[in-house]
Amino acid sequence: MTNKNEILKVAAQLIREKGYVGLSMRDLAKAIGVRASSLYNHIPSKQAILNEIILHLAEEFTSQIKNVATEQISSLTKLEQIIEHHVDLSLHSPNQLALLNNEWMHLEGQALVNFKTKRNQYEESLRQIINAGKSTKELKPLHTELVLFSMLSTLRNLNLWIKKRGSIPSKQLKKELSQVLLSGIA
Amino acid sequence: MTNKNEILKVAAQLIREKGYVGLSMRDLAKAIGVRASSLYNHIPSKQAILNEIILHLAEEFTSQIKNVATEQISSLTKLEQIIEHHVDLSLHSPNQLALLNNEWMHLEGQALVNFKTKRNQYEESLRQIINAGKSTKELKPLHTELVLFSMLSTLRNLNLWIKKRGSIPSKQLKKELSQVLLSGIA
DNA sequence: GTCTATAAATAGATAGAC
DNA sequence: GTCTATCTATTTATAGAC
Repeated sequence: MTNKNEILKVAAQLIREKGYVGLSMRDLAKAIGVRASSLYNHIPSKQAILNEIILHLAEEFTSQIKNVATEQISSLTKLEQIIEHHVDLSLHSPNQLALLNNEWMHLEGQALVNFKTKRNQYEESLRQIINAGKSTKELKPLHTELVLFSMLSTLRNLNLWIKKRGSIPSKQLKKELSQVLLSGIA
Repeated sequence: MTNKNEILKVAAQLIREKGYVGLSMRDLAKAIGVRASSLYNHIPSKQAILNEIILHLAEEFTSQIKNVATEQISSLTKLEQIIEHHVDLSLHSPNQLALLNNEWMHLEGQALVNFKTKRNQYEESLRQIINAGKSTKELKPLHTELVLFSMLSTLRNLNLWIKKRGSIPSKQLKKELSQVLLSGIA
């Protein structure tokens, strides 16, 4: 008795390992314990699997940052909350995050457009928070695009590393990661 | 008159766009202007393309960091030189870097082993530099693995961003990126 | 060095029995 | 809801003519 959620979960893990194009419906079916044709009783196509996983997670990110953006807190506190959200999602959905980062180019049609829209919205929200922080002197007068790129690079790669972090508890990780990203290492 | 270097160059760009599995030999041949079968006069297999591109670049990184590691300079200066090398390679070989980052899992056999060995060597060299910097108080007493991860995340993603950096000249980029990674943004 | 033709394997997806 | 069987298209790679 397969169900859609199980398919999406197993697919996320296997696509992370083999890539979207590299994973065949036969391999996916075998990992679940059915024949490939049975999968089509639960999902309409291979594309739909990628769409659901990526767009669901993209929505999760954009809705969170829009909430943070409207709060009446300092820019630094906003950045800390964004960092914490990335840590939480990286711990909870590492496979799905890997697809969001590395497989989005295999989306097609409206799904690809929707993904790009959400990604742009997320980056624009973060950009505005960084600029606000520069205005209030909470942040140094560095190029906004460089700060945005550097922060997002680390946050988007958390899913690759977070399981190898050893004994650091998640609460301390959030604190120390904020320190690294905001105050530097030197 | 196709040659091997042209194949590798065009392949790097197309694999970056479509992924290794997603790029067919027919698509690659069409982009070059020949039939797929003609490619096999210059390269033995599709796998060999990926092997050459990735292992060449991996060797470039490990040999540089080993040189830096043996120099009689401060840990901070070593880190700055590593950052500069990443900027140079990201400007010169962005497509090849994208494969190193995102397509290495499609390597097979000895090529995969060699890649992982070089990657481990690179990370171990950087880890030792970070630990030395902590010993001399040049770096804050943060978890080494977190510092290593954060630095590498940004450096390994430079190729994605560096063409969108706008008007920042490469010399200033190196300086400001070092400041972001070492001294932080707040 | 490039071509046409083709081999052999595998892909996503559907039809219809149970 | 899962199965077997199959369709159609595409894949990497090779053989042999020019």
